[in-house]
Amino acid sequence: MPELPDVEYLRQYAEATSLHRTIVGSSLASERLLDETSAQLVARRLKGASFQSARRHGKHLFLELEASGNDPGALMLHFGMTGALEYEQGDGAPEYRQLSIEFEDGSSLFYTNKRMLGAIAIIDDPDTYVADHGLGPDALSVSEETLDEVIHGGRGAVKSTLMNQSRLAGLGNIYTDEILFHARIDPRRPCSELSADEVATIHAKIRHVCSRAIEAHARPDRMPESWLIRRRDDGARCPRCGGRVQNITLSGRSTYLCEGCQR
DNA sequence: AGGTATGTTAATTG
DNA sequence: GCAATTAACATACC
Repeated sequence: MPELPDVEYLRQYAEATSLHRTIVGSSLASERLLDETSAQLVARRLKGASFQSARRHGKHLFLELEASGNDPGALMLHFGMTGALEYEQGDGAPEYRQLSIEFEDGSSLFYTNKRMLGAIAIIDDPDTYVADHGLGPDALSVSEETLDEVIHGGRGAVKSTLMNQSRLAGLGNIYTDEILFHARIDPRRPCSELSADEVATIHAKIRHVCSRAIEAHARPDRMPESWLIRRRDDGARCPRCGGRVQNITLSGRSTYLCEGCQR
């Protein structure tokens, strides 16, 4: 699931369910997802605090803490390929939960993760975290000028550059394919040969695809039939030209495209 | 049984 | 030394 649209939806979900509630306790199923953070620190910083705001950069979610101290920091969550959030009013507890956060009124927020690829950390400041981890600008707020620098700074295939989190944060395998399909650009095209017009098109399609996907709550079944995400099957009909969707491997990732309409 | 999967990253290659 | 590609990671699912 979690690429930019998924994480943005999770951000909105956390914002709608979990802000300004006093945390009475938390529990961690294992320490394996912790990133430079001890289990004791998670418990200590969460207890008695509340989430003041939910921010996102690329695929990273930051739940900023509000506590009595001056520098409460934030809970950072990365969802890997199978992470999610679930808020429960009653005592239901979802499967695969890794972090459980209980609020004063008995409701809980659960971070779940089936495949244990992801990360949980207590950090001081999201901006510092983003800078220290070398993340590129967020794909949804990047300017066309900066995107031009990102693309023309890459040497390989345009898809690889768009997916490189240190160059541009937020796009993953599924949505990069979708964006390039909408832009009618072959994902294998070298960055160096893309024109300024093509960069402008990619910029517009990043915004279009991501915002529509967020509106669909990142659920493919709620996205238009005309989208590639609905046809990620080798040999499926291209919704635009009726040609065949094909599956290739690019930079080690499974890539779907239509050679009939992507150049 | 084996291949595949939205993630990152260490190791390897260019 | 840098950037790009590959292999490995952990687990569920078909």
